[in-house]
Amino acid sequence: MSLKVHNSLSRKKEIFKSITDGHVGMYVCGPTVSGESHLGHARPFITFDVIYRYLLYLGYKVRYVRNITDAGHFEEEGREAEDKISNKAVIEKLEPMELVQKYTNLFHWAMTQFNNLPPSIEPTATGHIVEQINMIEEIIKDGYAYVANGSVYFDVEKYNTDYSKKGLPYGILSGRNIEEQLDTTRDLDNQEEKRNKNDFALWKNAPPEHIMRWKSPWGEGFPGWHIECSAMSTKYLGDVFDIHGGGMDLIFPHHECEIAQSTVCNHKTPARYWLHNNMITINGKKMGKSYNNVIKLSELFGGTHPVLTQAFHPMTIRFFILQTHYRSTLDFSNEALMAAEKGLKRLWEAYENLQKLDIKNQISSDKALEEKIKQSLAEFDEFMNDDFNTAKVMANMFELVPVINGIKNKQLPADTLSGSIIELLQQKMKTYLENIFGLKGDGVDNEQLNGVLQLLINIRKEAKAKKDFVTSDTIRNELIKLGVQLKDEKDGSVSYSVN
RNA sequence: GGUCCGGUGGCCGAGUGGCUAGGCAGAGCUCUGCAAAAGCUUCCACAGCGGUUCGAAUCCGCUCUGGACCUCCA
Repeated sequence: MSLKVHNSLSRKKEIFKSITDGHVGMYVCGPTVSGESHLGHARPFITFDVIYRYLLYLGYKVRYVRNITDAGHFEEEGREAEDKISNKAVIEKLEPMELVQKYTNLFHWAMTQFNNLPPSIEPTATGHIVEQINMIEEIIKDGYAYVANGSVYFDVEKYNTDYSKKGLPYGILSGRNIEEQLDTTRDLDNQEEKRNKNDFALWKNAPPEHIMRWKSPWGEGFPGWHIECSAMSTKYLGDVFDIHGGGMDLIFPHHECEIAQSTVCNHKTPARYWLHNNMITINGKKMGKSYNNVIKLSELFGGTHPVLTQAFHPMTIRFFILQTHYRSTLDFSNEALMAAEKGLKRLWEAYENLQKLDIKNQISSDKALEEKIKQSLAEFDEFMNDDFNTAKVMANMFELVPVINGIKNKQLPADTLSGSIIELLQQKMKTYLENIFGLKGDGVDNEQLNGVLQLLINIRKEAKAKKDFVTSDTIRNELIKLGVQLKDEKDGSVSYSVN
C-alpha cells in the first residue's frame, strides 16, 4: 500500500516516490502579505499542513518551505504600474515594511489559530533579492530573457520553441497552447516593451514613485511576478524537488512561469509532483478579491461578517475543510459551517469518551462489530494513501461514534469490544485526529471553572433529590445561556460541556 | 472564443459498474421528573434524453446548466 497523489502535470494519480529515500522536499506558495487573509487562503495552508503531517506520519523527514511574498507585484487594469504594497502603504501612511510586518503577523496568528505546524523554512521575497537577480542573470545568459528599458522579460516564444523539442513546451502544466492564446491577452502595462504578449516580467524597472526598489544590473527596480518562488525553491530544495503545492488558480500563469524559469536555469523540471487544492466558493462563486465576496479570517473567528450568524472556531473551519477532498470545490455558507460545528463537537466528544474508556483484558462479545472496526481503522491509511482522502477518513470516524458512545452510555454491553481493539482505537484516533488532521479540543481545562461548576452541580443534585425542579432547571437553563451544557448521565453522575 | 472541471437527497459533501458513504437538518422510539446528550429506527438522491451492459448515479454520446483559468488572485 503506497501513497498515491494526483499530479497536476500528468492529471493522473501517481505513486509517490521521493527523490531521496526517506526525505521529502515540499514547496508551497505562501501568502502575499499586502492584506488580511480570508477563508479562501485558509484552504491551501490547512490542506498542505495535513499533507505535511501525513508525510511525517509515514516516516519521511520533510523540509517544508512556504514563502512570504512581501515584495509587491503589479496592479493591472489600466492603472500605472505600481507596487501593490507601496501603493497601499501610501494610502495607509505606513512604511511598506511596516505594512508587510503587520500582515505577516496577522497571517502567523491565523496559522496558529488553525493549529498549522510552522514550515521548516519561511523565506521572504525581499530577503532573496540577490538570489532572484542571480537567477535572472542566468536566464539572460542562456538567451531566454531580454532587457528593455531597465526591465527584463522572459522570452516565452523562444522557450516554447526550444523546449517543445525536449517535450517541455510552455503550457505543460496548464495544458495551454501559446499560439491559441495570442488574441485573448488584454492590454497590459508596458506591453510595448515585450517582444511577445506571452512574455512575462522577471524584473521591473521602478518608476520614481516606487518605494520598494533594489539596485540591479538593469537599474533600480523590483522582481517580477514569479521569480521569487523559483529562486527560493531552488535555494532551499535544490534543482529538482518532490512536491510543489498551491491553489489551482496559481497553475496559470504563476506555476507555468515558475517551471519555465527554473527549467532554463537548472536544466531540469523543478518539481516532480504538482499538487493543487481547489477553491472555496460562496454561492457557487470562487471567493476572491476580484469578486468582492471574501470573508476575512478575523471576521470568521469573530462572527462579525454580515453573512454569519455567529463566530466560528478555527477548528470548525479546519474540520469543515477536511470533510471535503482537497481537489473539490467547497461551497461555503453559514449553514454549512454550523453543520460542521455540530459534527465536530459530536466527533470530538466521542473521541474524549473513547480516551476515557477502560482497557480491560476482555474478549469481544461482538466479533462481527470488532472485525468491522478493525477494517474501518485499516482504511484510514488506505484512504489517506489515495491522494489524501480526508473526507473518507472522517466518514469512517463517524461510524465509530455510535459504538464508542454506546459503550460509554451502556447502550452496548461493556464487553462489546476487546481491550486490545479499544487500545488500538484510542491510538489510531489520537494519531489521526490530533497528529494528522491537526485538530484539538478547545482546551477548557480550568480548575476554577470546574470547581464552580461542581458546586452548581451539587446544589442542583440536592434540589433534584428534594424534587425542587424549579431550582434544578433554573441552574441548568442559566448555565445553557452561559454556554455550559449539563448532561445527566445514566449512572447518576453529571458531566458538562463548554461551548 | 480557447483550455479544463463539475451538476448527488432540505443543506454540505464522499464514492464505485451490482453492496446504507458520512455530517447537519426532519420524523418516530428508548432512556429521563422534564430536558439535553446518547442510542435505535426512518423519510428525502444521483440535471435531462438516448446508448453500451444481465445490471449504470458510476462507461459513451447529445442537450441543458454551473464554475475555474486564460489578468494580481489560495
